[in-house]
Amino acid sequence: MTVSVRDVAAAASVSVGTVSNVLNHPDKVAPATVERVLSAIEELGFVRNDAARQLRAGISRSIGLVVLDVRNPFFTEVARGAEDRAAEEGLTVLLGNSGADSAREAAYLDLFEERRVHGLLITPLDEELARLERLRHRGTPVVLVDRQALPGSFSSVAVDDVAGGFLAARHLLERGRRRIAFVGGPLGIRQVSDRLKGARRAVAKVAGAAIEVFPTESPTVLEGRTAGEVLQARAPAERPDAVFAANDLLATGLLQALILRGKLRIPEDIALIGYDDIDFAASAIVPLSSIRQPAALLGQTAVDLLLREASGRGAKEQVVFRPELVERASTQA
Amino acid sequence: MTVSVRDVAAAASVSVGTVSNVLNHPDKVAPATVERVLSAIEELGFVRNDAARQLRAGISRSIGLVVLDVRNPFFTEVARGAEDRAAEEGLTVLLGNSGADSAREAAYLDLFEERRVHGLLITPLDEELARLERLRHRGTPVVLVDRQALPGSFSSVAVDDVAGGFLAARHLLERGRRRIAFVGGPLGIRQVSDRLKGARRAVAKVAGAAIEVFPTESPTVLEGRTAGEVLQARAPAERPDAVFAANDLLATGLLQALILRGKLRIPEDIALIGYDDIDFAASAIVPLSSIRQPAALLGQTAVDLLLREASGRGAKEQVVFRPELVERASTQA
DNA sequence: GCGTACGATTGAATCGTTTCAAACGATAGG
DNA sequence: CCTATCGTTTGAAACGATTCAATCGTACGC
Repeated sequence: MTVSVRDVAAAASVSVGTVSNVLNHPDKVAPATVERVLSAIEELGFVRNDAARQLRAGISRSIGLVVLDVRNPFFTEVARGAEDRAAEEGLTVLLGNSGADSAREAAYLDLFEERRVHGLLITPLDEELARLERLRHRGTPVVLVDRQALPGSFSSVAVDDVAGGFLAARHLLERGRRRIAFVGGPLGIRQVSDRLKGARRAVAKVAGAAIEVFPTESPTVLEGRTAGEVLQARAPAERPDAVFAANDLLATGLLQALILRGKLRIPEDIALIGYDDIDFAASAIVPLSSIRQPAALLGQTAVDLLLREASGRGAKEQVVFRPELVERASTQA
Repeated sequence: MTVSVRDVAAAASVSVGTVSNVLNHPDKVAPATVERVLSAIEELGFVRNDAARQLRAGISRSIGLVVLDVRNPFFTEVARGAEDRAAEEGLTVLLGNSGADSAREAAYLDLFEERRVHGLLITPLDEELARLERLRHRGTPVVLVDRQALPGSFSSVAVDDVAGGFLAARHLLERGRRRIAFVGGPLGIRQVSDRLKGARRAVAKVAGAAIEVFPTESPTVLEGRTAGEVLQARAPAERPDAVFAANDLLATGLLQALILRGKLRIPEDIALIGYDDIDFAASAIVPLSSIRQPAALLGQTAVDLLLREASGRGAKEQVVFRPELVERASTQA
């Protein structure tokens, strides 16, 4: 049914080797022959079989990327950055979404390894680090994304989440707030716990300041709204005067509940700061203060580290970017 | 270097055929043998080579999906719907982003065909329909997504964009608006031109109503902001009293420019309605009226049609969903 | 004790591409 | 006229999993 190099070779009266050379090293073939083979390809509608190619090559032309949540624009940006950089090298990115579920993460790791990916970029869950170690040991380069690796273990690209959490909380404190709510989860996710750790550090420096944690099941708009319902239902005296949301999706949900349901004024009644500075933060009901991370750059850099590791040159490296405070109306006095 | 079935066979003192059977038809192998092979696999760290598998099988376990813009949450939802449905069938979705560029679209089509995908889901550009026809002719099932196909040509899943445009414009007219601005582009994109067509139809039914078109280069937040700058800079007498944005990203950008730069009140000075009803629409600076489309369902249904076509059973079918008006503050009087 | 039937196992053939050592043919130099 | 050289072309081997017809061994019936 399908047309193979063999058919093309016959049609152009050359050997299969020549057809392959036309495809991969046209400079090694006489121009007239190239012409003849090309028109045979055109005529027969020949399409290279990538599986055979890969089998021969022993490795694919793609790299795997496993993220925690594709619905979060932050990860979409990371993916875009990675894709752009990979495309420059003629590589394809296979995108997997773990949804912070270790079974799904494991499934993607298996899939990608069977596909013999060039390498793996992953925002890992703690439970599966051993598996990653094994993977790397079997020869697949691994780069951790949005998560700092221990020196000597993996290469990684991350943004300092402790510093980001600190920035966010300090900003709220500088605005005179003292009763801070932290909304985020699951707390088992490193990004979340680090941001909380940073916030705690800032709060500890200020006398009379306190932080209360509102854990969520996932960092989504819906969970943010749920947390907001709880907050707005409290008596004013019991209510925090500022909220630090672990990401902008949560902050968006919080906004909805606090304003539309609770009829609270932001920032007068309660200040709010998010994390990631996604596109929508600037155009929320109340423009949202946030902590900006260089998402696309994270993706690009991850691919760079991966290629370096794959080529054998260059040792493992842990790159850490610094987050940045973006002030908007939701925290202005 | 890498471990093959041959190595496993040797380690377990069986033939390669038996190893393969353990992997694919364990019921055909004696339990004790299964056990032995499995522990050899474990011990050697054997990982199946998917390329070899595919080569033999002649087809991959994945389907290709090409969308216009991954940064648009609408398409993210479509992709999620498709992935969920595909996963149930043990299939993987390869995601490609054409960015409304026909060269990139063509590149993905080539890539996916070389990968011998099970089938292709695509939001096509007009220029490349002939190529799709050839692809289908060579044996790859194709389903158009978010675009209605001509009966007899392709299967397709779409939402009636003309109806959606009509709904949006009629809603603005019912709110008493008469000078409608349509912001969207490129106008060569079918979704955009259909929505405009529907809007024109609604406007034509109302005496004294007019529509003015503000074309954009792409349907992004940034372009929306640019269009908003133009609108807000106009003298009040020259300014439209309502805007219909071709999608919610544009609407988001418009909001930013109209409110933050133009100091205009929405909807008092100018009403605004978007399209897609993405998550953020409800939590925009002014909660955004929009036209809702069943995005995830679109993706699921597309996979269903694809599988049906691939199995040979069932003819080509054009499914059309109806869009739905969602009223929020941005158009309330 | 012999033949049969059945479950388990074998291993050569196959998928389609790429590689590379060898063969080929034409040209130039001695 | 022979040989060396250079640019082209050749075709068999290899990649690794799967398939399937053939073989093996055992248990059972007669």
